[in-house]
Amino acid sequence: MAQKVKLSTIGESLGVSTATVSLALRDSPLVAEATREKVKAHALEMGYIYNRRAASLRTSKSGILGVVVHDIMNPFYGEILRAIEMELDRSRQTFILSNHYDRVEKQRDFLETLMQLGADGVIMSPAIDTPASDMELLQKNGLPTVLIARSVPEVDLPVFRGDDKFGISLATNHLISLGHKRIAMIGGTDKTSTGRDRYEGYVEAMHKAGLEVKDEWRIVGPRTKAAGFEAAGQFLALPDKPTAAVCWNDLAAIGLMSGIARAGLRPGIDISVTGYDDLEEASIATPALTTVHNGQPEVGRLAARAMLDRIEGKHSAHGELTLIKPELHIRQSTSKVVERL
Amino acid sequence: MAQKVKLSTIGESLGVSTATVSLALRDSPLVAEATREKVKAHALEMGYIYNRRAASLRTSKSGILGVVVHDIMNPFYGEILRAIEMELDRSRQTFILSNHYDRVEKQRDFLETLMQLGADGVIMSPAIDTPASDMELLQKNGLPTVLIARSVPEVDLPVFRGDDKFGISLATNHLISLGHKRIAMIGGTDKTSTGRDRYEGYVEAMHKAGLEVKDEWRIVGPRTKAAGFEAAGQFLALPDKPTAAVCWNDLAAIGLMSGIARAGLRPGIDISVTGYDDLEEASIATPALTTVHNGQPEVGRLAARAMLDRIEGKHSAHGELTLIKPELHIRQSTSKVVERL
DNA sequence: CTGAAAGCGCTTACAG
DNA sequence: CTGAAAGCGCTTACAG
Repeated sequence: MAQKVKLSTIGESLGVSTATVSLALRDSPLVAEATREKVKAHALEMGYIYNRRAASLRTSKSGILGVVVHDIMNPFYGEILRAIEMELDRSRQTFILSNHYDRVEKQRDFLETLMQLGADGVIMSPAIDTPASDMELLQKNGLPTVLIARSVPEVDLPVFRGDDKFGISLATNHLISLGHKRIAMIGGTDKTSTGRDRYEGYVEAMHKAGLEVKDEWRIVGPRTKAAGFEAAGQFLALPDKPTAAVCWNDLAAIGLMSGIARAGLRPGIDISVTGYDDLEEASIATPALTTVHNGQPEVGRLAARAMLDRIEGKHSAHGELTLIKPELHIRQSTSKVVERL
Repeated sequence: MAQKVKLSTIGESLGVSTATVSLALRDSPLVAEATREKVKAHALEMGYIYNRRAASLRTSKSGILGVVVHDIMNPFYGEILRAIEMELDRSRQTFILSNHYDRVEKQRDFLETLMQLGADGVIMSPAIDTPASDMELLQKNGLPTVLIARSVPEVDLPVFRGDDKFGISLATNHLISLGHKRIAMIGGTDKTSTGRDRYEGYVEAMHKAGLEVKDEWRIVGPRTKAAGFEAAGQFLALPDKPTAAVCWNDLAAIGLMSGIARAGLRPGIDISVTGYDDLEEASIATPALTTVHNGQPEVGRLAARAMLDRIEGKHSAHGELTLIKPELHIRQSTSKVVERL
């Protein structure tokens, strides 16, 4: 590769100062129009590449935004990321991504990297058991932070997520209205706010309807298709044979339906199943999945918007919680109760 | 936030030079052990954050690696990314990700950003119609490049991908051996090397077996579940009623099966379907999908390894093509031919 | 409207 | 083993 072209290279060959070149390239009105155009044409011709590191060192703005989630391969996060990407596309921010796989150390490593790169902010779905001190470190180092999907107890930061308790009650009540009385809850964990809130909402809805909730009817854990698939055996062997399953998310629900079908029963007919999230593939599954719209596009868009506003100094919002209103989408995976023999 | 802690802050409070602090923090043997430990303890205590931009400006190594694919929400790329991430985890490289959605301009923007950030390299699955000049620009600016999944015509760079032509012949021959004679090909496009190679391989296998291939039996396009799902109607209405479908990838195959099931036929029994890629969810689908292992983990691992080697100056490999050997995984979505009425 | 100079926070020869 | 100094490529007051 040839000698690197920099501002001074352009300046010298044009007989102007680097300051002028710098201003011209950034469309400063301080520079005469004729000069500006001459500089720009020359920069293009010489194959000039702007050195962001140098600029960033000087201005302490990096144009980098961090995004951390549990796992980008999970379509729930994928759909949020897509919305973030779209919103950011209009700005000049580059976003850099990381999975934490719910390992606090991996998350910490990435946050440290962001600080080293002088990131302008971070949008994150915090790992399970994230200590408040990790979040405080970000504040101390001036890294604006916005939370998505999950809250961190005792931490005062803007959060964008769905109203889990209300959302799961929609699914549970729908099954109750179809005559189901023995309803199991599959998936999730008490270690996240979503896990706790959704279980609580399910229990409350059952009790309000005067229905019994058995501890054994809760299968803790599944969050993926594979895990939902594997849970089918356990579900079908549950005491008192529940006729329906409220799943913690769509992936577990789709996996569970597949497992039920393998066992020779018909999901949506013999066993009713609800999901949560309304992933794009929920409507494509067979049977199409009855599920709760959890607002991934809104969460991503609003979180990105809030971050951009903060970077642009529009306001320094503190700790408000924005709940997206869930909606029930009824499809073919739920139907009137059929007693199992 | 308090005054920023930098090397000189530590140096001053300890009565040593910034050079010594710098060396000590990087474990240079030039620094006395006692000094090193004193410096490190102090840095930790003062909450020192290493400024990578400054270091990178000086050394022209950024520790940043770019990864560009069509769409990270596609599990095919997700599985490759996971492997890249694992391989990179052991190094100190940060990777930054972008989708190009097969839009050459979006890809170009991101490559420009990488050059601005002084990235150490880029691993990419090039967008459709990527001009050779875009790739040459990278070389001119000293950005090492490794290609995955797709080749770019006329461009001499290392490529890691599956042997598409051979792989699709495994699927096609498997169906032929089950007695299928009218086999359709669903999905893919002539605009990518994978689309061309797989269609060619399918045609060749059919001809070798003395079977006819009709133009109408090719449904160009589907690459996602949604598209595969929608293609089911078209497939079922095809002239001469094919009894089997070779799909361009697993997503299209899974979608197609779902669409076939909705239409009241039984995929795997009434219609045989093969996929391509062997995604993690292929084995979970019902019926479990017969498909071709396309080596995503190997592709990711090898590409990342090649990139790291190049960064570390181990060798400057040029333009060799590494083909991963495909393997047929037979499951429940294929069975002996049943004539359709 | 343009230029000379300082400085962002590191690392790397070089000298001792 | 340690320090003083230069320089990476920008941007930003400041002066004219």
